[in-house]
Formats: sequence, structure tokens, C-alpha cells
Amino acid sequence: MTTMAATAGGSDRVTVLPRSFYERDARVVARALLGKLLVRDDGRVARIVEVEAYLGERDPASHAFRGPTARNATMFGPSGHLYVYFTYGMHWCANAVCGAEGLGRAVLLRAAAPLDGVERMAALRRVRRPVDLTNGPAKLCQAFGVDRSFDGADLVAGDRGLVIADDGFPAPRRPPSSTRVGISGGREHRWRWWIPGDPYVSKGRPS
DNA sequence: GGTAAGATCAGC
DNA sequence: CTGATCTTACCA
Repeated sequence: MTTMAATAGGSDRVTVLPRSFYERDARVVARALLGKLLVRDDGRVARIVEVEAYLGERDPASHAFRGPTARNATMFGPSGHLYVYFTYGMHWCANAVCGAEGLGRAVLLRAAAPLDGVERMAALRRVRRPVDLTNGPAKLCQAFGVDRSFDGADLVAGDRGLVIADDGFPAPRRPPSSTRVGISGGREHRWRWWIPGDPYVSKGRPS
């Protein structure tokens, strides 16, 4: 963790987020995740800069809207696990499950700023500009090698070598918000947040 | 069994 | 702006 601490720019203490961090309202967890670190055991590290909250069965934009299925089973499981889904016939996206078990709520990890292990990320993604490495939910997953095999991974125990950690970098007090990207239902909610000015925030079309 | 839409991305 | 690409969920 020496290299990471040096490049992270926060305090020299890096701690994995506890289960209790995730056991809260998804909208609170989402904003609290801004500035946290996505860490793989091979040295890949990126700071989360954009997130979206999905509120389970009361949210028409959520995969959990129509109740539990084989696909969204992880969402209805315990907090602090990774819900990974396949979409558009070619992309993987990752969420942190939150709230009480059985609610089907989660936070989509939409973008992150690479801090370490950039060569390994670049090896998995052929891009012109470095910013395209991780400035979108499917790009982030590809850069971190996250696919179906990571669905259900425990982000607290790190059972598959992937965790989310805190290096002391503060989450924005009042982060800017917008409607969520790429959804049809649930447009009335502004449940997308990001770190203002960060170059790795995805190019969003929502209002 | 058939089909439409999808929490996206890259290239023109 | 469009094509790629295929799983899932829903309907018959």
C-alpha cells in the first residue's frame, strides 16, 4: 500500500470501508462514495468521481423495480457487495449494494480517476486520450477487469481482490447533481452526483 | 418460442 | 448520430 498512499494524496492511512458505511440510504452512500478509492489487489487504484443511486422497488429506473430475479439477485443481498450486470450486449457495469438486506438498492460507480496501476488499465482499454480510460461505468469496469465473475464480490472482505477504501480525501459537502444517465423512468429524481471539475466525470447528457 | 429494450461506447 | 451486440424479461 506504500505506492498507493504516496500517489493518493490524502492521509497516509488507508482503510477499507466497513459494512456499516453501506448500510444506509443509497443517496447518502452515493455522495459519501465520492472521493473514495476503488482498489484491486494487483495495484490498480482509482478515485471515485461520479455515482448514481438506485432505489430498488420504488424506483422505475432500477433493475430491482420489478422485484428479485436471477440477474439482480445480488442487489437484494447484504450491503457492501458488488452488483455487476451485463448490458447492451457487450458492457459490464458495477454497483455497490447498500441499505438493509432485501431492499434491492445500490450505487452505480460511473467514473473514477486512475491513481495507480494505469499501465494495467491501459492494457485492457485501447484509448487515444488517457481520460477515456475510466470516464464511464462500462469503461471503469473494463479498466479494472470487472465482469460477471465479480458479481457478488464482498467489497468489505475483499474476497475477490476488490475493495473500496478511504484515504482521507474528503467527499464534497454539496456535490452537483443531475438526473441519471441513460434511463427512461425516474427522470424526476436528481440522483447522479459528481466531484465538480474533475476531468474524469463522464460526459453526461442529462439535465 | 418470439421479441423489444437496455443504468453504454466508439467511430464517423 | 448511429451501429454494435446479446442477455433478460415479458408476452403469447
